[in-house]
Amino acid sequence: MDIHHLKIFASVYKYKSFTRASEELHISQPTISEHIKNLENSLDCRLFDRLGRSIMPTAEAEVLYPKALQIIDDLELLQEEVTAASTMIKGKLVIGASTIPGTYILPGVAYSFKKQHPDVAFEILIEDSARITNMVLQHELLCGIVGARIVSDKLDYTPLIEDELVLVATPKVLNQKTITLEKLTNIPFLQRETGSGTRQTFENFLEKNNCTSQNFNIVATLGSTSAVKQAAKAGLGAAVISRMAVQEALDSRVLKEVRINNLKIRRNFYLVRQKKRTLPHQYLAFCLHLRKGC
Amino acid sequence: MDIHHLKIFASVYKYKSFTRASEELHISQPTISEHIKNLENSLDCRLFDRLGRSIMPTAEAEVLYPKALQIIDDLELLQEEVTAASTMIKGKLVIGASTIPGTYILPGVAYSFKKQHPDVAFEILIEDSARITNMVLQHELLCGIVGARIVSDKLDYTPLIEDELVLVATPKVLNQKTITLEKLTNIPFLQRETGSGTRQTFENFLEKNNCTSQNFNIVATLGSTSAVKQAAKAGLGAAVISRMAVQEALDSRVLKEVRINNLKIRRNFYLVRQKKRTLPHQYLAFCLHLRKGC
DNA sequence: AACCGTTATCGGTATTATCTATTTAACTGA
DNA sequence: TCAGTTAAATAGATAATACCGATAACGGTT
Repeated sequence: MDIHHLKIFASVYKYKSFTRASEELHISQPTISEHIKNLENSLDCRLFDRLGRSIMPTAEAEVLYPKALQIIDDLELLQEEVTAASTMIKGKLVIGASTIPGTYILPGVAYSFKKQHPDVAFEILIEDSARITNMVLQHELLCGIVGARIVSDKLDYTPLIEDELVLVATPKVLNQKTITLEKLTNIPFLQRETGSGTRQTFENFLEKNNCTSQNFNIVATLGSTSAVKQAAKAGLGAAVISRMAVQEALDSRVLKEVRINNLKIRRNFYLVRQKKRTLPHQYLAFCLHLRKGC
Repeated sequence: MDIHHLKIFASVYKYKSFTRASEELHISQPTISEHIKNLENSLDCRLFDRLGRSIMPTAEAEVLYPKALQIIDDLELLQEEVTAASTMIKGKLVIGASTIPGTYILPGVAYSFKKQHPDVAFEILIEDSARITNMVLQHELLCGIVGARIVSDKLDYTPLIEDELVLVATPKVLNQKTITLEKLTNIPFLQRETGSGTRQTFENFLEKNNCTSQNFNIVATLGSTSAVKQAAKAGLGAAVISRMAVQEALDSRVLKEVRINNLKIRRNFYLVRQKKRTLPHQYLAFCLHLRKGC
């Protein structure tokens, strides 16, 4: 017994006629006869008494009819709800982000998105780039915003916004406008943990300039951007930090920016997701919003 | 989209595997693939992301799954409820009956039936045999109990119990043990209306004895057995009435029985129903009970 | 690079849904 | 009572599709 049988039955019941039903459903009358016969066999009871020119529903048909209608309705509702799920922008949005985008980009973008689509609820998870990327790979997150790419043919990266890393320090630690890389290795230096996108970017920069962090005078390795910033403010050493994160400290002259070899350290933030996973509709909409809004 | 698709989808979702589902459903894996593809096309969305060795349900699948289970369940319930309708003895029992069976037979039989099957509710409609039979023909009643048969190839009659019609009168009207038909025609006579089974039976009796009610001295035609009985008691005339209806009056000597030509007027009560209508199960059970109990 | 486990695709077969034409049955009206 | 009408059942044929086995393609593992 499937839905098709029930639809045919319902139509026959409604019109009390095989022929009328066949007209409504655009199916030939013998086909209707056949289906009703099959339904009767599968339910092991007669559904209509054939009286010759007319038919009459049996007690079983009376029981079946309302329930059949209900199921037919439910099935239509089901289709609509699935369609709704793939067209409406609502539901949970769990976004992973590394420190800088999670702190200085996402809140604003999430706010403006929620203003347009009030039925979404954000959950923003902040971890370093490596951890976020790993969670995406493990299907623990559907997408993330990170400051470093790892090589993986499973992942799809979309560039979102450019950021600049700047060398900062208190005047006591470094009181000059520029510095060469060679000289920098002698300065007490603060760095992030290995998984950090900021660190990754800086190390790429060093490599490009034939250098490595092993030459540096590392006074501390710290687990977050703000920890590094606080340490730098305290005069513990110099550090390379996203401009976004230190703009305030630069404005208030607590920290000073020092150019390295007169170069800029640029990096991109990326939206990262698995190539093969289809994103729920609210995620797609948010990703679009992100690309426009950054 | 039909139930089969939903069942396959539910199994795939449950195992997160096309192959496991194919094993559970005893269908080949390519068939599963095909059905999921069809379902995806008909819903116009992807339901599982094929990640290579494994699959992951999409947001749409998450929406679909619980609702699909619900509908599958509902459909099974539906089957059970239809089966229940054709096996359980419960519900309304609308029985038509002519005066004598409706008054002297049905109440007792209905009572004993309801004791065995408390979930039935009787509705007993009393009209004369002709009207009851007509209502059966018009599908206004599913069955009736009547004292006269009409010729119709649509109707099915089952004999239930034998009854006897007796000529009764007050001693003032008729003070003798027997009477001949010829003499009876001179006696003031009370009769029922045309549709009455009692009258039909009596006229058949007259015809068999080469007589007709037109020869009779009809003082009144009355619309019910009890009206005729009351009129007879009042001494308005003689009447032919079911023995069941006048037993009390005979016992109390209010009325006296007079034999006609030393003959007995017998008749049967019949269960009447349309040959082509299938009776609901409680009706079938009651009809069986009737035949046993009479 | 070779090997597994999983899904997709292909080509063919079996089933069944559907059609038209016709028959059967019951009611209608002359 | 009998032709005419209407509706459902049946028969015979065809088209759609459900299903299968074999195998390719793909990702992950060794």
